[in-house]
Amino acid sequence: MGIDRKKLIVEAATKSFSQFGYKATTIDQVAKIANVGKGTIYTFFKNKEELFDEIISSLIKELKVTADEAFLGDLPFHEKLHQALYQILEFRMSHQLSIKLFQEAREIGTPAVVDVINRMENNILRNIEERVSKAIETGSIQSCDPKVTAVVMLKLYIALIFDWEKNNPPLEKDEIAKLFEQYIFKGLAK
Amino acid sequence: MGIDRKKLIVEAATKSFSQFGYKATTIDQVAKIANVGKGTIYTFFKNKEELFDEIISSLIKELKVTADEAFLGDLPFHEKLHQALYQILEFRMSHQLSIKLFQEAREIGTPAVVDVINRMENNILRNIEERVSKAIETGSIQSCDPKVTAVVMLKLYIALIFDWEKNNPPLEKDEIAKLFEQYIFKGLAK
DNA sequence: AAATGACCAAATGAACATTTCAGTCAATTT
DNA sequence: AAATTGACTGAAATGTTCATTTGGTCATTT
Repeated sequence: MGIDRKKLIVEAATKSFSQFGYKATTIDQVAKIANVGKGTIYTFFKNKEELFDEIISSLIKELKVTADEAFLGDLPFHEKLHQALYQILEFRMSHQLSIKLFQEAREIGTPAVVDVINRMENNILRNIEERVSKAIETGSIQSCDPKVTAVVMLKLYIALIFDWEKNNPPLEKDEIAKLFEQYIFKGLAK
Repeated sequence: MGIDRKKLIVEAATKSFSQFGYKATTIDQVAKIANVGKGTIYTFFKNKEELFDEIISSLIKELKVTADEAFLGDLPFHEKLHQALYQILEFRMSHQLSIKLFQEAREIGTPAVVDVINRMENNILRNIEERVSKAIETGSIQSCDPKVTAVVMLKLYIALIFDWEKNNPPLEKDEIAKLFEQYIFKGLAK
């Protein structure tokens, strides 16, 4: 068999989206990087957005794998959850494509990119929600609404990492773990 | 004495900023509404931004009064805090000038408006931080970093009100109070 | 001394010209 | 005949020009 053109296209597009973002990536550009005629791209993908969506689906899968790894050991639930949330936000900060997309959503607001970021966030939330549900069932934590809890936990992490850093020196990973435990698990009440 | 022109100007500007936002408000417009010559405005304010800042200072004071009222009764600390945070976000959602400014910051990103919103948020944070500090001193809550705690609490409220509403039916005020207590004060640990 | 509005330079945006780009399809290659 | 290609197209983005608007000043009026 010949070369896998679809793979070449996806790789080229990933490279270009990572470097220039979604809007600034042209199909001609992708075709050139992939060493493929422009028309070939349209034999595999209906349009630019579908190509983008396929790449994002991979990204989401990768992200899920990363998060799931955090739940493998036999640490207490709150530590596993900390690990998972931290990895998710770490991913967002270190993965080139991720960085570029958040930047594009913030600075330009490209609709397709905003949509995709919401899709990612919803996936994360559903994942956390499921973990919380299981933890309630197994009695690891108190009963609570898993959906609300997932939103609260993710936003707490975003607050501790991104919002805090806007005006203050960043917190260390273990500081964040301690704060997470203190606020959400132990509580501030005496 | 004649009419208080400064007051007329401030009232006119407040009206116009509330209706059209900062950028879309012209000094000519303000002068006209205030029934005052344009030059008169510049005898009281160095420029458009200073006029804006003075109005925002009032807004911040008003907001502080609203928040402080929540701490008057003799409810438990977490209930007072809930009341204060809720009032602050309620204010943001019902006060016309506030609404318009958040909209302008989001949709246009006018620098002067973004600055002003940060100023408001910092004021809120400092206020909460102080209340938390006092609560620690008086032994109402466990020891914790008041600054981090203030950020966490405010962001938790924003999550429960604004972020939650993006994908779900809004939570009632007393539901929010219960969630706040459950997550931050009691904790999820068993 | 306080208030004013005509005036100016800079910013804005409407109108038009040009370029870019996503997507198509007839021709070419395998 | 199936897969691949790149020249082509209309629509949308971008660049350009220029008249209008606007923040701020200051000589004149009150």
